[in-house]
Amino acid sequence: MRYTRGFIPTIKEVPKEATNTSHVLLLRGGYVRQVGAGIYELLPLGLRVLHRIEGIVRDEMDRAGAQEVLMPALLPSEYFQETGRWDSFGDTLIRLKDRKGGEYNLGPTHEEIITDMVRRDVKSYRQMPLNLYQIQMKFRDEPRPRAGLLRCREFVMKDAYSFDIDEAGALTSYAQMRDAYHRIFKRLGLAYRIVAADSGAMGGSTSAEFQVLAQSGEDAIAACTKCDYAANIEVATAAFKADVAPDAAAMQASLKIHTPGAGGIEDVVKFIGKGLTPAHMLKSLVYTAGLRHVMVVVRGDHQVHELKLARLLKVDAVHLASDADVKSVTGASVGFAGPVGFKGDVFADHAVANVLNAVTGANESDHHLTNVNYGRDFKAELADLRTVAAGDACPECGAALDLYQGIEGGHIFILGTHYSAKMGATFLDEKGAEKPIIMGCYGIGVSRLIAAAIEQHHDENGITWPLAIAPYHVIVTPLGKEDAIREAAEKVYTSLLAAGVEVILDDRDERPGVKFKDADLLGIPLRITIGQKSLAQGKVELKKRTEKDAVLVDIDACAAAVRTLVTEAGAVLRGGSA
RNA sequence: CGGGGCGUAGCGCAGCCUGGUAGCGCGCACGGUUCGGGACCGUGAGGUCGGAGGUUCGAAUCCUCUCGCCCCGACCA
Repeated sequence: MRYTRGFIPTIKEVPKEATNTSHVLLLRGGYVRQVGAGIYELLPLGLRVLHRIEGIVRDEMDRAGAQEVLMPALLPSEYFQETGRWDSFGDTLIRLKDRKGGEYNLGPTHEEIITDMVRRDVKSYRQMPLNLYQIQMKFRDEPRPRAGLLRCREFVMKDAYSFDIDEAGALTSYAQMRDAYHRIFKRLGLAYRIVAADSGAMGGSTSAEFQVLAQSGEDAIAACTKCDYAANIEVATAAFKADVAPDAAAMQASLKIHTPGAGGIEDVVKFIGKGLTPAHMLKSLVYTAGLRHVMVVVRGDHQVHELKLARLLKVDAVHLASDADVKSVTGASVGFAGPVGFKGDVFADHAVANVLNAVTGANESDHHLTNVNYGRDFKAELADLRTVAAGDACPECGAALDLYQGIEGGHIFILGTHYSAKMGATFLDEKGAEKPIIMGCYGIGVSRLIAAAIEQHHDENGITWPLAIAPYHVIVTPLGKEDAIREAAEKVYTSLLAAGVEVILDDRDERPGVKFKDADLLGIPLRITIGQKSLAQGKVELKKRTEKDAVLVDIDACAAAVRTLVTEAGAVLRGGSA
């Protein structure tokens, strides 16, 4: 394409609404424009990148035996009502009415529709396994859209749905999708980790997330520095010593001490001194879960993970009890609660059981107890209740865990019969028995990956696209208006087109600096610069976006050289197949 | 939903406190000089100051309401 014919409105100044890197560069590079909060339009370059990503996803989905379908975005309310999600989805569901007053919603995800599609025509075990996928817009009224393409109200998503006759078949489908996802993320050129995940409200069991590593990620993940263990912080656990309870002989007599005004862990450590560390204290918190209050005990240097607590208590959410409730339940003001003598349910993190002669609140204002030991002085239900921290021991191998930020790029999980049972999607097995179909669901946030890729691939001058998803592979930059330069540029451009690579010719009447700045901002992986000096020797400069220096190449050989680089990177050639 | 910030030319901003006929930089158009990392000089076009109502002789500026956008938090299949 010729730059002068293109619609690539780059901007020098940083748009004020953009705060994170990918958002800034997408706007500055003329890839996207904002239409409303969480609503964007893709300009030609942005759409090309989206198509590149979609192409890789389609290729791998098809290779894994899935077939593409297109589902409606406008859904009659009966579908979501059938599974109860018309209500449970809440305000996130975008609802509308037609002229006759009929109720509809825009699809935030399509389990109901695909299940309906399948239940109409799949009646026999012979018709499975089956895997259908879609790549299309999904709509969610996010409470807070943000960060450009990373969290939108309207976004392109790939969702695949598998249908199997039994658990084993579903696990096979799941494994195939997992393998396909590994190929996809590798081909996209992204650094990622597959992590254990919470299956959330989708009603699933086995599940994993594909997290694209990036500073700006919304998700925290814990990954082992030695083995393959990696998990979303929502489910990550640290190894604990279950059978190394403190030696009873080492336990000392418990004493009540006066600690006026020293409520928090740090206050007590400072007050008592004498080498006391937070790890030798027990933090006791009162939580409200539904109608009841419970006490949760973790080591002083640990944090309670409320989601884990909520799961343990089988409630949607828990929150810290009010000061008044704490007082009425423990008899002491906030900061002096403790498990010893507490009348009520006590839940403690595993690590609590290992602390010898701990210090904790006495359930009496301005007082603490010393030498408190689990088992001897109090009992509690032990569970994994804390947030994993960097340096904790890996539950698989014991090595140190490290914490990363990640952007959820994909999520795969087995749904089981959650939808099929509710919607009567059943089949007859070989014995003629009617059974619900076992389903799985596999999503990739396609438009989000455009931004995720930039979060990972950029420098101070702009984007540095991996070849596989760049809008163009190479940009030809002639310097000067002399006939010889112009003719050489045309010749190179034509030869690149003939070689099947995606090329953009910067034929603008601009000074070199402007062309270089724009080329860097756009992030085109390869640049061929045609200047007077090298051209006199029959050569042009070939430079990688990520490298500082260019190499001189014979003008007649540059197309082949570019083609080789593109092919080696696994990028798709014009009209070619992967 | 709670807290904070911002809406003035295509973009980034000043002007507002202390009312008096709207300005700067970039970009854009034209002319000239330049030409290997966002050139320079000159000329010019472009704004119902987010919207509605109010106060006033007079409102970008003061008051009320409203809409939109951004950030932090809650939330996030």
